[in-house]
Amino acid sequence: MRIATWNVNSLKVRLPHVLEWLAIERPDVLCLQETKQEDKVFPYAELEAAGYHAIHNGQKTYNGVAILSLGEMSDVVRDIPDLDDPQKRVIAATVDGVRIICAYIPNGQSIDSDKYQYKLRWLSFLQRWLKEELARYPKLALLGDYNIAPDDRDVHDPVAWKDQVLCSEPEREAFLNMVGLGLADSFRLFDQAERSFSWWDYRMMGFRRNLGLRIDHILLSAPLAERCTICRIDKTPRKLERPSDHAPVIAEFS
DNA sequence: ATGGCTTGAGTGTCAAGA
Repeated sequence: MRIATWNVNSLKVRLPHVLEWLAIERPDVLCLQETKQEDKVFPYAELEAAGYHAIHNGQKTYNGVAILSLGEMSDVVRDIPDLDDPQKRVIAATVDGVRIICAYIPNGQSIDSDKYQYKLRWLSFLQRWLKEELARYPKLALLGDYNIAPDDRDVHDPVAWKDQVLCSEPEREAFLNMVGLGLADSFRLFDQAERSFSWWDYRMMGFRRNLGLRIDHILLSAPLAERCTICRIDKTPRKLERPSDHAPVIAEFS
């Protein structure tokens, strides 16, 4: 099974890239973040024509998450239960016996911002819910834009980013807490090129200069991690005209 | 230098992203 995650930064703008990428890669599951649209305008028909089932948890302008899959989805959950949050950041479903959770974790803006406090609180609710989901679904994958660079290896300039949002200790601790539930960072199960990133700033020629961060992740529960054969970042779509600032991340397990 | 792009909203120019 091949599963992937991609922050598309507006599905309206990026639908051609997504359809092209699906045609080439044919992943069993693709999780999308930042669709930035309401459910009523979500492109169900175009995705169905491409062979994909789709579920969406959207809102106007901001956020919005979706799961696309070749197989049927069941037990769909939208939003983190018990967290009163108008922002559409989570959708989950079961595909071929694997629990897929698609998350767009808050950015946090800066560590002295209210949004940073919201991010940490949001992460604590995610942690609690993940524990329950893992008990119910031993084969579980959490895919998405975490807005956390877990390690200095995941940062183009660790000195400049030290203690900044996306790299701060509380955020990295939240990431490690998820690992502590028995989830593995699939990317780090394998040897990877140095300076591997999943996001590059649109400004300052960030992509061409590889000034990036690795903030999009696929965490796998033990039964899936044991059978994981590859995890890679596909930089190809980042080179297209009008790209998303994020690249897709793909993991495969037997 | 708190900028630099990109998107959505909406027709001014700002909020938000990371």
